[in-house]
Amino acid sequence: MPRDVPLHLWVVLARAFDAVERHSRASITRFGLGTTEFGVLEVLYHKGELPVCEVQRRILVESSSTTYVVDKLVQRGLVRRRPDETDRRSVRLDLTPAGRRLIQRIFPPHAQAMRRAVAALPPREQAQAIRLLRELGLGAARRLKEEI
Amino acid sequence: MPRDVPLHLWVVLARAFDAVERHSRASITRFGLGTTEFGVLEVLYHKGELPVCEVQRRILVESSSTTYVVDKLVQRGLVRRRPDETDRRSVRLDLTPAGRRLIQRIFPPHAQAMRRAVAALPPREQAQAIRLLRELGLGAARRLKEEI
DNA sequence: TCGCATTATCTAGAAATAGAGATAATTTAC
DNA sequence: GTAAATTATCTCTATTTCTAGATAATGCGA
Repeated sequence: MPRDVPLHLWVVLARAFDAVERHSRASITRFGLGTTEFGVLEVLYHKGELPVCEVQRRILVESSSTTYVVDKLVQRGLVRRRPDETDRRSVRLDLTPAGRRLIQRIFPPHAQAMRRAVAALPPREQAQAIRLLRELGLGAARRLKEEI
Repeated sequence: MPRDVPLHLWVVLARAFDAVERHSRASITRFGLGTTEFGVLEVLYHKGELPVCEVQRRILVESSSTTYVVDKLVQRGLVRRRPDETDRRSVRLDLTPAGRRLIQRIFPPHAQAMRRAVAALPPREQAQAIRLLRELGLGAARRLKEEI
C-alpha cells in the first residue's frame, strides 16, 4: 500500500504546527496578549524600529489584520507609529518604553515554553527538521508567487 | 554565534505551514468552500460516517467551530446529522449524495495542488520530513495533555 | 516628464474561530 | 448502585482574521 507521500507530508505538517501552536497560544495567553500582538512586540524587540509592511511580512497575517493589531497595541501604549521621513507612504513602528519593559519580561518565559514544546525531538533531529522545513517553506512560497 | 535551535525550529515550522497552507486555501477557495468545510467533507469522504467529536479531532478546530461549520454544510445539503443509537450524547455525520458528488469532484484537483505545493522537497526528504514532523507533533501533543 | 504599475497603509464589512459555559449522557471509582 | 468525573454537543458572545477596495506615494519605462 504505497502512501501518497506529499499529501501525508501536508497532514503531518498541519498536525505538528497545530500542536506546537497550542503551546504558543497557551503561553502567550498567560500574559494577556494574543499571539499576533505578541508577534508584533517580539519582532520590534529583536529587530528594532520597522515599517508596518516589514512587521506584516514577519507575523504572517494580512495587512488589514496588521492594522487592527497595531491599533490595539498603540491604544494600550505598547507601540507607537511614526511617519517615515523618506517614504511618505510608510509608517514606522517602534516599542514604547512600556512595550519594551513588557516584552523584556515575557519573552524569556515564552521562549522557554516553546523550547519545551519542541523538545520531543532531539537536537540533532531538530537541526535536520529546520533544514527540511526551510526548504519546504521557501519552495512553497516561491511557487505561490509564480502562480499568481 | 550559536543559534537557539528550538526557537528557530518553531519559526521555520510556522513559516512552512503558512506557505503551504496558502496553497491549500487558494486551491479550496476555487470551489467555493472554506478550508474547514473542505476538511469535514474530506474526512467523511475518506473515513465514512463519523461522530462529530472524531471529525473535530481531525480538522483541528474547537468544538464550537465544528458545530458552526457542520451547520453550514447541513444547510447546503452536503452533510447530514444522525443521532447515534448506542451513545445518545453523540451525533454522527455523513455525506449526502450531493456532498459525496462534490468532494469526489474537487478532491483530486486539490490533492494535485497540494502535491505541487510541497514538491520543492525531493521525495526522499519528504519522507524524512514526515518522520520528523510526526515525532514533533506527537511529542508536542503529549506535552499539552500532561501540562493541563 | 508623464502616465502606469507597484507598494504601503488603512477602512468597512463579512466570515471564521475561539472561549466560557450549559445540558445531557456515559463512565469510573468507590 | 450511586456520586463524581468525564465526554459529546451545542449556544451565545467576543475576538480575530480575511476580502475587497480606497487612498496616497513611489518607482519605472517610454
